[in-house]
Amino acid sequence: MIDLKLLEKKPENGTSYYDEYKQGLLNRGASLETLEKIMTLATRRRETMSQAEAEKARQNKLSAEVGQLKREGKDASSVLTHVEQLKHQVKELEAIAADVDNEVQSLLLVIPNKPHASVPVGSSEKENKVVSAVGEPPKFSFKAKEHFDIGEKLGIVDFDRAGKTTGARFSFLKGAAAQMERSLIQLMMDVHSRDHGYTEMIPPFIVNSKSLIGTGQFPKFKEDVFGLSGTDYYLIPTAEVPVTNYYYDETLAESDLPKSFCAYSPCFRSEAGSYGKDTKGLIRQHQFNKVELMTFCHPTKSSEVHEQLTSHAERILTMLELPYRKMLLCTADMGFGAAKTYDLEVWLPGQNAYREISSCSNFEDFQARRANIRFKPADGGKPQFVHTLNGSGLAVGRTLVALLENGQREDGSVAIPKALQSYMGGKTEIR
RNA sequence: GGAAAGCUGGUAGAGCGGUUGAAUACACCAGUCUUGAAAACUGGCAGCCCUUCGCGGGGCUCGAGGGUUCGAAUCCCUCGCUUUCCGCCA
Repeated sequence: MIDLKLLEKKPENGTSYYDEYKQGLLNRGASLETLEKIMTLATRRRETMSQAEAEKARQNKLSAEVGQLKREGKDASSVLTHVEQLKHQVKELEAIAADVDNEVQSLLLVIPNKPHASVPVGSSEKENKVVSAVGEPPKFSFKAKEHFDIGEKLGIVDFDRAGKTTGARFSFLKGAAAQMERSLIQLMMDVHSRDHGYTEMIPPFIVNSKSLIGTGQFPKFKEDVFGLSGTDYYLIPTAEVPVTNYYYDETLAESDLPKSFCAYSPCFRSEAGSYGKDTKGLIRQHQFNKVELMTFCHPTKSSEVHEQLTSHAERILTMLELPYRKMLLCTADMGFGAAKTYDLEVWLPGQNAYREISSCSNFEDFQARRANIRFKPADGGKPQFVHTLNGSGLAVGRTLVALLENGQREDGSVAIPKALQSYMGGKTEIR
């Protein structure tokens, strides 16, 4: 959420937060309509609030007088009739003020975060910047297959039967694929908790709507998540939701920061609006596993933490000997709540392309303001919003895809990278 | 699923429908004292919002939302959560 106070702040030396934010919206390719509506309503909000509060103050004063008179055993009836009239007037004014305020608040929930100054301005994903490329795409003496061909031939992934039990975009992993998926989760959780200092977490896989508002999925992207009918429960689209909302409505001590968690969870996405995209294989499923990295930190530290967190995700790719590149997303390609995002894209020989396997974002105070997560400065100042960051470390299903495609051999078998072998009972290949 | 009890500031814990945004204790911060620390003493200590250049003034918040009342932490309703008991279950 954007700070309404900042938006309304008068320009200083010719520039204002409002102007910067407006430019940010334009850079994202977003419309200014909602912002303009907010600004108009904000003025009305202040007017109606002041008026209602002034009348309420009069009422409170008179009510106190009634109490005083009654205690003294005096007659309060004249004050009483007066305040009785006021009561209805106050009620009306308060209702109007509340309406306007609610409208402003709900509009504030649907405008995106302001891009960080270091984010390249662009109009499509084509303008994302390659920050670095690590590892060499493997050369094959045969035509590289896609993971679903490899997996089905080995009998370790089954989409058809998942179609029977459930529907499209679901799958069974069997045998070595199931074992590899499980081993990957284990490896990622081990590395992040042991080497990178994250506290392991297994969150609830179901959350309420409040949490989804907190992290920014709601109200705007409601159709992207699965809800449980007749309840206020939703399947999590990412562990980011429960983990970020872990500190919902809390004020931490400055000395508590940073707080870092690595969380394993399955993720559920309706994939509304992605008809026809990646319809085959494991790339885009309604359910997938992910290990998520999440940090709550001091506002002055978030840029630094963002770099670290991204490097932690990269570490898994290098351990697994997977070629990848690190992209800095341009303004047009960033998610709703992000101020800055790095995507890690893994090389998929079967697709002859780099595909996203991790997305690491700095949300600054956007989510913290929504979820009201603050810290009390050590110097005794007012509580401030923390900064939140998260990134996939990594998307497990897509990691399996990458391992199958990069490790494939002409005879249909698949090599297992060294780092994973001990997790798979010493297996060096799948055949 | 059924029954009962509860939900108050960082924590514990008071609170007759009328100066109670809230006693008290602990924690915390600052100061005095001390070579230093502890102890003792003194003072401070909720957040959000409106208004003001500032001092300040005002509104809201005692799980959430409604209601009764001139006035609600206190009475009523709905919901949520916690705890205990019963049932069921991994």
